[in-house]
Amino acid sequence: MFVKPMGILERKDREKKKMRGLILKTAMKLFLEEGFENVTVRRIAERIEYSPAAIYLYYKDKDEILYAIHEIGFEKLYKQQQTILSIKNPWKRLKKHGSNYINFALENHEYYDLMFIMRGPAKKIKEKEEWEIGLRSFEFLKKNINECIKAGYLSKVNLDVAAFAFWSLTHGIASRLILC
Amino acid sequence: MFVKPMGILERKDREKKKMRGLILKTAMKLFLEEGFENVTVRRIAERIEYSPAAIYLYYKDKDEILYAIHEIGFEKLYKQQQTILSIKNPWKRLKKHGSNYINFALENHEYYDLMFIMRGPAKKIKEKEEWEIGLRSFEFLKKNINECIKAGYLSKVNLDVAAFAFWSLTHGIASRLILC
DNA sequence: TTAATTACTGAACATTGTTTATGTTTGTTA
DNA sequence: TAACAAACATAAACAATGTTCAGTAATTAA
Repeated sequence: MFVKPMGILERKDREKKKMRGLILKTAMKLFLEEGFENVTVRRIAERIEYSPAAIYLYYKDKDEILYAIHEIGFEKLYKQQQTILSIKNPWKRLKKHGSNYINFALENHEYYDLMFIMRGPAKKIKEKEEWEIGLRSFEFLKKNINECIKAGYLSKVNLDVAAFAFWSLTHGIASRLILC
Repeated sequence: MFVKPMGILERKDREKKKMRGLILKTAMKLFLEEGFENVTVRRIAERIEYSPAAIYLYYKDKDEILYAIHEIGFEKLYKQQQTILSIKNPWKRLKKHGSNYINFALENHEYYDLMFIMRGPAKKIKEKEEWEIGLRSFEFLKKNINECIKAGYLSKVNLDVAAFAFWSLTHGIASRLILC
């Protein structure tokens, strides 16, 4: 019996990932430029110089590409939020947290739509039960708010309620800024 | 030369309006049940027992039906908001204003999506420059907030900023409640 | 009754997402 | 090497979509 040479399997794996990455990158670019609904699988395929059918060998359907982008969006948001850790004053940090969030929404507003506003992906997320990535950002916010409470900047408020209201406010501002 | 008998023209006009109403009502019902994107022109036509092409004699395209619903949604919201006028205390009234808004969003959340969350119609609105109906509700909010300020419930805040923040907060809460 | 206007439709068009039957390249085994 | 298997990729087709248009039926006018 033969042992399969690892090099080949690894290369295949690499190539598969590369292909998925290529599709994703191309789809992202198109989605950001023209919005999810206005991009066809055919156009993505054309860009990467493959047949439309090839896409379906790497992603189950069009929605799954969107879902992958969704994950990337949350990753971006989380990374951007981490930058405020250098601010020592909890209150200043929380304010920066909010303005950062709004800036993120404005600068990546197509991402933002995909993440929070459009209903389409929301369905997908519930099915998949993979909201952890989104929740991570919310936990980070709660941590920041908690430190504001401990430092006496917010008096006698329930942590969850405060976090919910804070996110709602920033999200509301962002949505209104995007839509108007 | 003959003068056209008015009765016939009036009847025709009535019938035209009736037909538009029938299409709208049917489309609304379907949109509310299944979402704009999942309803086809063919299904609307089928429901009213006309050919798909007939729809296009009364509405330019599918989006225009959505736009008409959009207007109705704002009308509903505005009417519902008016009910708080009976509350004399400005602060209580403002709080009711907010909870009403959230209730409206939850109870008519498909409407609400069409009005604020989905991007599709937003494009349409900008083209048409008919945001007046939406703005009317915002003006009403500003009036309420202004009276809170005058009555000393809100100290030293800019009216527009306060109104903006208030709507953002309620909108944010509503959006999050709908999406989660 | 005939002509003109209006209301409507059937059939078709161009696109969409997706699947399937088929070929083609690459890897494995003898 | 030759023969077989697996992976990869595609062309072609499918079903469904929004929309249009030539033509038909119904209504109104002369």
